[in-house]
Amino acid sequence: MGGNKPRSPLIPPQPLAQFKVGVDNVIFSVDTDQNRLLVLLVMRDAEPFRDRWCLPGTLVRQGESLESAAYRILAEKIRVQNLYLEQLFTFDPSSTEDLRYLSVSYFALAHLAEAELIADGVSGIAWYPVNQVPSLAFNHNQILEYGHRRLCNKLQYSPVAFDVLPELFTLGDLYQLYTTVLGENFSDYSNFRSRLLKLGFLQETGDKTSRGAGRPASLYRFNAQAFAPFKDKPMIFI
Amino acid sequence: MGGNKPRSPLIPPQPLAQFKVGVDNVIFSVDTDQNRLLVLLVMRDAEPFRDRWCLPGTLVRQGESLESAAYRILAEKIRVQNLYLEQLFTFDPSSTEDLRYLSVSYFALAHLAEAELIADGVSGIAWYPVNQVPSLAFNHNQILEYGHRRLCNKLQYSPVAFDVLPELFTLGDLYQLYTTVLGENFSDYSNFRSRLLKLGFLQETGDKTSRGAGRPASLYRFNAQAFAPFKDKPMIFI
DNA sequence: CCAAAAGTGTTCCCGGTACACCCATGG
DNA sequence: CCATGGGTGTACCGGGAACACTTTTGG
Repeated sequence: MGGNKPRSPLIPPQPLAQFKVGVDNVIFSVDTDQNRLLVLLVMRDAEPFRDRWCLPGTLVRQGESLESAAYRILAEKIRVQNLYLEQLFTFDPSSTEDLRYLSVSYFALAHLAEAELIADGVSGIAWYPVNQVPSLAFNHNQILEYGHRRLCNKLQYSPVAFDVLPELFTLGDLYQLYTTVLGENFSDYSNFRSRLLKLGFLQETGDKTSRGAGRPASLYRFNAQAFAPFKDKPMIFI
Repeated sequence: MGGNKPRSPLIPPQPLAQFKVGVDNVIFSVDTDQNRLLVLLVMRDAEPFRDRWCLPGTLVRQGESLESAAYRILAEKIRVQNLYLEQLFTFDPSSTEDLRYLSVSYFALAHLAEAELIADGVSGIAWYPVNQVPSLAFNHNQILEYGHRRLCNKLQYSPVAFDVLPELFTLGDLYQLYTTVLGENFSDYSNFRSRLLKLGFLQETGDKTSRGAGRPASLYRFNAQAFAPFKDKPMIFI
């Protein structure tokens, strides 16, 4: 009483929470044939939520970074060459129990044609059209929804598309990727075309490709150097 | 040999990492007098990094959500009425040790005039102009940088400003907030003005305020209903 | 009456939109 | 020669940028 009150004790008065951390991936892909946006789902083979679909996820192991864990689970499910991966959000589902789980979600975009599914024979794995996904385990519908919004935004102001297209691509390929994700009428093809070409970071290779009927299309290559000035600037493809 | 290989064991073969989780806040504020963007820093009074400035942070306690922890540390440092808070990013600084820490960062924007600093008498606490911050503890310079970018973007396509302005404000107040954060020449005042008014979600109250010399300014109120149609659409104030 | 701040209006120009139209290929 | 997809050009329109100008206060 009247003395100095103890301050900044070394041990905090409240017990700290212990966490296990999970990583959940929202992996998108584009079905260019049927013009659909797909998301990779796996079937749970353990409780809770046994036999429900969910996003591919894993718990983070000792000596493994969050991002490594994201890549690990990804590599267990599909083989891809081209990929874009970024952290989405950290969810905090259960805040009452003693041992808590945190879910750090990642968002990825993969090129379907080059993504080979790895069936492990036990649990199911499948590409689902995003507008037909069933009710998922945990809060995975929420995570998916979140990832979908992010994808739509990213496409408009950042060059993610080129991380997922093959080295050489036609403007038609690019346009189709955009329409499948953003909807049919996001822009006229010819306008999309001229806008992008004017920006000047698409390098014409001179080669052409012929796919069935129709005039052969020029093959382009993304030029990262030429894109550099646009980095972090508010740029809109739309 | 030749038998089925064991699959999906209930206990994963690799030991899982155990985490403690910290929350670090990047709290911005606008000094309208001197036209500076400020960030809240506190002085560390424990190892490591004793006597270095850092972002206000805390470890998450049992029974406390991530967001609660963010609000708690915030409430320990300042008293605010108006505030905007959102999750920034989850950093994974040390991936080698046995007991690992995760840092979930939050980003906040507070109204300076209404934000009263709480000096606890022990450690320092201060608003620093963002372009004059010293070298901080941990990776906090990186987090700050990240938060700063987010702030600049958010201002341009979302109505965060109104979460941080008082109920009634003048267009000058709003303009000043934007110029301080985005730089002096982000837009002409009169253009900023007409663009915003045309959008229609600023309600003129009819009242006016007179601050020193000059013509009195009309007081406006943000109308959330009228803003609703712009939600999630690519809107640009610039 | 002058400085300072709020508010209005006008002009110019770039860039997006909506088309119509030409080109090259397979069948 | 026609369907199919690639590629080019043009005319219109809205909105942003820059800037001049008016209005209302305090000193």
